[in-house]
Amino acid sequence: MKPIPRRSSTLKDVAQAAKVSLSTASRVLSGKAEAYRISEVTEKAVQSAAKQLRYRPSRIAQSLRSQTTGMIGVLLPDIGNPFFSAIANQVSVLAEKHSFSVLLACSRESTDTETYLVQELCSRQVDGLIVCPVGERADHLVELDATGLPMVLVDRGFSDSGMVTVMSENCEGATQLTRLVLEKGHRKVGILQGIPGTLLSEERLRGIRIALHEKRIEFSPALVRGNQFDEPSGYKAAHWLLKHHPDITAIIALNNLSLLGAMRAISELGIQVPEQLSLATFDDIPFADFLKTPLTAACPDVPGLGQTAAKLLLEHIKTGKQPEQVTHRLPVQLVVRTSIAPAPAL
Amino acid sequence: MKPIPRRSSTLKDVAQAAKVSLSTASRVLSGKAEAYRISEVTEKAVQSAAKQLRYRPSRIAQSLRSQTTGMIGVLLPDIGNPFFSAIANQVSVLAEKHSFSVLLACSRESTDTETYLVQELCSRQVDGLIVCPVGERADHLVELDATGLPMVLVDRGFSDSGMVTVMSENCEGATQLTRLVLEKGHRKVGILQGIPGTLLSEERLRGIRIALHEKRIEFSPALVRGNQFDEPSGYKAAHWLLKHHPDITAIIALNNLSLLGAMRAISELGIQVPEQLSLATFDDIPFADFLKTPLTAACPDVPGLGQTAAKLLLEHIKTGKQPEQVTHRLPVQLVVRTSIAPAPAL
DNA sequence: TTGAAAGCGCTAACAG
DNA sequence: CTGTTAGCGCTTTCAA
Repeated sequence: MKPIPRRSSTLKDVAQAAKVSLSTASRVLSGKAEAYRISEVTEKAVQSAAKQLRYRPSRIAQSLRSQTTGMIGVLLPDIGNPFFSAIANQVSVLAEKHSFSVLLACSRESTDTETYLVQELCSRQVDGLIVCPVGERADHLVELDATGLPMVLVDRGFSDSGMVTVMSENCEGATQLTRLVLEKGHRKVGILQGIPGTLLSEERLRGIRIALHEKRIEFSPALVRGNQFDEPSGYKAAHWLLKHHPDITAIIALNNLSLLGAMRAISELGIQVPEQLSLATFDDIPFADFLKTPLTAACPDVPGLGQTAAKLLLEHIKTGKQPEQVTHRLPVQLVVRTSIAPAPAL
Repeated sequence: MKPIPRRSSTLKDVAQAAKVSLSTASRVLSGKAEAYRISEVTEKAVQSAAKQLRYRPSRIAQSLRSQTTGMIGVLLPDIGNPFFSAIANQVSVLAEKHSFSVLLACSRESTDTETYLVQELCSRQVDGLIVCPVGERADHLVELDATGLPMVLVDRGFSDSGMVTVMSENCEGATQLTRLVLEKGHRKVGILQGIPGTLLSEERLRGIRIALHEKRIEFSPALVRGNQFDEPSGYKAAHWLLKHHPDITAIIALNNLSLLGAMRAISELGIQVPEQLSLATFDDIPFADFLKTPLTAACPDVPGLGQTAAKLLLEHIKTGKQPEQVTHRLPVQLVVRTSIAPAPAL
């Protein structure tokens, strides 16, 4: 039994085995036998030689030749976060369905890493790019977009960048979520945000302001804490809020990881939810229904975000035309559970 | 303002701009100026031309030339599952650190898809492969392994396949977890498994048997239900168990999705955990501490699995030598919470 | 109906 | 110190 050769056979091998020229072999194996009216015998010969030799075309060579790789780049801040992995999942499945492969990269919420990885993906010549930008800087993406490379931003974006973007209806979602809180009589509510100044944060904050305004409650920037889309940020922010503003009766978290951090802080402080403190949040989590206090949440349509982004990108790649509509908004679903209780009398 | 050209400039462009030959440009830009003792002026000229033209080498061309792509394939059953996305995350971060990119693929728990995607990844010439096999068939992987392509299996594996595998100490973990249950007096416990016959399932089942044996309790195959690593499987299995064996006082879930399904079923039936039914499970979940009934669980070292797999693979790729140790076992951490209560008297 | 040859962008062996 | 050239595996004119 001879060892299976490491390198797969090439078109040349097949051509030789079938005693035809490279071009003929190529034509047969790329399904153009018909078009070139290749005789049935030669076709068969090539086919069987290919099977015999377990020939697989080298997509590298094909890519070099065709200047298209059949790969799309997916650049996300944190694949460990179920929110993003759900997006990656959708994109991956849809991509596969259209015979594209996914080149995955993780910016770890760092703009520098993001900038670097975008370069990397480009030099690998992805046919298109889906990115959820960290959010502090847009120039490297805008510039790339200007080159005409199909690209779509997902979940986070930039205002007036002109780039195709798929986002949730953050403002509306925040307004509705906040209304739920205010209707229960809460007047002083702490807010846990991610990276300040990002469009995502700004939109959600704006939504909150709208709801506050409806109730003639003044918006207090001092009650907005947090500087990252991660757990430590939420943890510290919650601790700070509960220490310096012990009279807040509710907390709204603007993302799932901030919430997780907050819950740790709250639990450490022995505060009861929702009796002593009401909680409302963005993003859903798998076991939400089974929490001690099931969370009332504004849930982005995560599969929708991934699918829409993938669909728009693949469309752009295939047609060569950027989608007409630049900003796509997906509704946020309000899931009412029990983490918001009437504000306790102080 | 002229439009930014779509296609990035090539080495040829740079060489022409710098008025040097292709090879000189190549040497400078691949950091071999020193080795070739290239004069400082030419070096500078090339550098500046490259910067001017925003030259990025085409990794496609480099790949074709060098027969190595700097990509590793990561083939997972379900990226949406936090367990796998955590693995993908670790691999991605470690890969990036070693200047490798990750080509991600999702088999969706289908052996056929898996087989197809393995081919796909190979024709893209990944330098190595990390796969968590669906588990029903090994031949396509064994065969590939035999070609010498660096490959490591993670979390799930095959017995005696000879392939490098990184797994949890499933048997020990299961034994310990089961002991916890039995010590509380439970005698009839239902088991929720994933795909039957897979090494992962078998090992965990074996661990359970060991613990049962210690207590002289007979193992009853009728109490083992479930046929997939997904939520519906757990849901149906739990329903079936609770209907046909209403006298079970505890359930052990062999994976996180089965557990989630079971919890839905249990909740629908209005059964109280842990008063009426104790629950123990494999895999941890992010909000585990905040569940109504925090779950006692045997937790695989997920980051460890990802990192070890990546480390072994990169090692193999760089040295060209398969790691000496074939099977790597990572300890499972028992996290005791409150979901196991004394068995109720019947 | 088939073949020869050019070339995608890059590197390295060889030659000065 | 620098340039010429061949070739990685493939597709596609162009020519027969």
